[in-house]
Amino acid sequence: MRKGLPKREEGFSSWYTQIVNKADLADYGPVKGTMVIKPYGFQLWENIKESFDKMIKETGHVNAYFPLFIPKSFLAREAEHVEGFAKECAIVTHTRLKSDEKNGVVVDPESKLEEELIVRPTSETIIWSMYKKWIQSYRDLPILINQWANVVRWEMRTRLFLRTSEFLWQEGHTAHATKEEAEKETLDILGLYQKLAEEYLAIPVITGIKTEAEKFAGAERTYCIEAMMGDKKALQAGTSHDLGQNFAKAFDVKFQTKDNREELVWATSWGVSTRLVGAIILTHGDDKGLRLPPKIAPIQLVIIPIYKTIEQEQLIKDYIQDLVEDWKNHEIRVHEDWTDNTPGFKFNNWEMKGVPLRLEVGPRDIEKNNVVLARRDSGEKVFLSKVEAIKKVPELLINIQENLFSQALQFREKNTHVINKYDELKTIIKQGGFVRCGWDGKASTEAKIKEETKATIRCIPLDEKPKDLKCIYSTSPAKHEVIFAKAY
RNA sequence: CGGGGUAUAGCGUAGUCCGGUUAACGCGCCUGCUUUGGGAGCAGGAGAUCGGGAGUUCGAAUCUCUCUACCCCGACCA
Repeated sequence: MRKGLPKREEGFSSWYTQIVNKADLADYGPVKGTMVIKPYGFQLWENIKESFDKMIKETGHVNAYFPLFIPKSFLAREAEHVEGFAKECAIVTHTRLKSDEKNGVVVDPESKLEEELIVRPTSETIIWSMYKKWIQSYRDLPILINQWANVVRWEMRTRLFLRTSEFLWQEGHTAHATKEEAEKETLDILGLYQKLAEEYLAIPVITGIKTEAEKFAGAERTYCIEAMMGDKKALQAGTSHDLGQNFAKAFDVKFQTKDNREELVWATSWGVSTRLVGAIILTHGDDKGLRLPPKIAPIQLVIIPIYKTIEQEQLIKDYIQDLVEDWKNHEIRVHEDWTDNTPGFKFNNWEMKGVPLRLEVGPRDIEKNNVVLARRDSGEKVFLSKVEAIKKVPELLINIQENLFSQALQFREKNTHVINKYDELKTIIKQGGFVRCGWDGKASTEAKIKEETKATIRCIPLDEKPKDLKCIYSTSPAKHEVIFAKAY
């Protein structure tokens, strides 16, 4: 029996939307493209956030907060940057409303701003305007600042978590004395993103570099982590940019070197967003709903008591008390479901919400001094004693974390094809999957393939081996080995 | 911005073409009893100025005009 949720093959898109809804992750906001992140979904985000926050602090970064509003003129300082974001900015033009007999409330025309404000789509410009004030000497470098914030990008088509008009993210903005140091920072962060995705979210990623056409507006080089979703499409899960001296030039940020020379500062910026929540759903979800990696699951173990009478209810409460206490002492996130829904309802409900482990306890188990433990990833159910259960739960959580990762990795490997014929590329892209092949490095080739197949170069993987390869389109010697796929 | 569509209870819909009593159904919600090891059953109940405004008419969810919002397809995108 399955209620509501369509199977993934029946319609991946509506499957996704319904999981978000039925697992209580988020709801649509009243303004087009906006999203309310509900408590369960927000806890998930908070767990991701805490994991990554710890990583960046351990590597010497600090958090700060910069304003939401950016003077319009700031955005224009860096030519490529404004080009990239101009079409998706929310603009503040007035500061007051006034009541109006006909229309209720209207904008007060007298409150028009001298200079309009942009609601940040990203914070490079405002941050570099501040860095100009803060940097004079090589002694002021490096600056390793991160901020957790919301940004607004007025997208045409939105999808919960994957693309919303407003989203939450972290954006790191660092300033360095040398090109080498900035490049190292960019790659170090890419490493952290890979670690976050693979070790915490159980999502295997390909690390690589974006082509000219796909790179961040204003960057010299954009590195990224790319993941394969359950429908074999690619999702960009995080980006780390080497900004060169572009923003230093735009905001005139110079420093004096040890030997008294004046030089422009080198910059990086990097971000991951609430899109990661979407990536988790799309990577691990199945026909029963969400499957959450234990490390970031808001609830790791849910207890379903099964009883008919008040006496039995009390009996179960007493029976599981020491178990729960023990797990809580070991920092396992346990939830007991004492609502008056039927057990069957609860099983389905918590499976929808992706809780990694479920414990069932009823009179039958108490009689035999047992409990029933069921894992969400495999559906496997085991009967064990209380003592065994105490030991087994932490082990299983580790096991589930690993299993989700290896399942996703296997899926990606199975659907990644190393080929050298353009016809094959067309077929594979149509069916879904990653194509790994040679590319002559020409933007025109990239554009042609995109036009003909809708596939884009997701990245040039860091472990590319372009030697002896030929371009899949032009058959001339390949400049790079690349990953082609359809993207979200 | 181009093309198409929708608006009726918390959600999903029927009714609109061809105007006519108290606006119907499913889910959800509330109350009670019986249930509870894979989405419980029965009984009772609450909940809608039919997106806003104007018009036609004895009479409008239904016809006309107008405004607004949202959805789908395209171009654009973390």
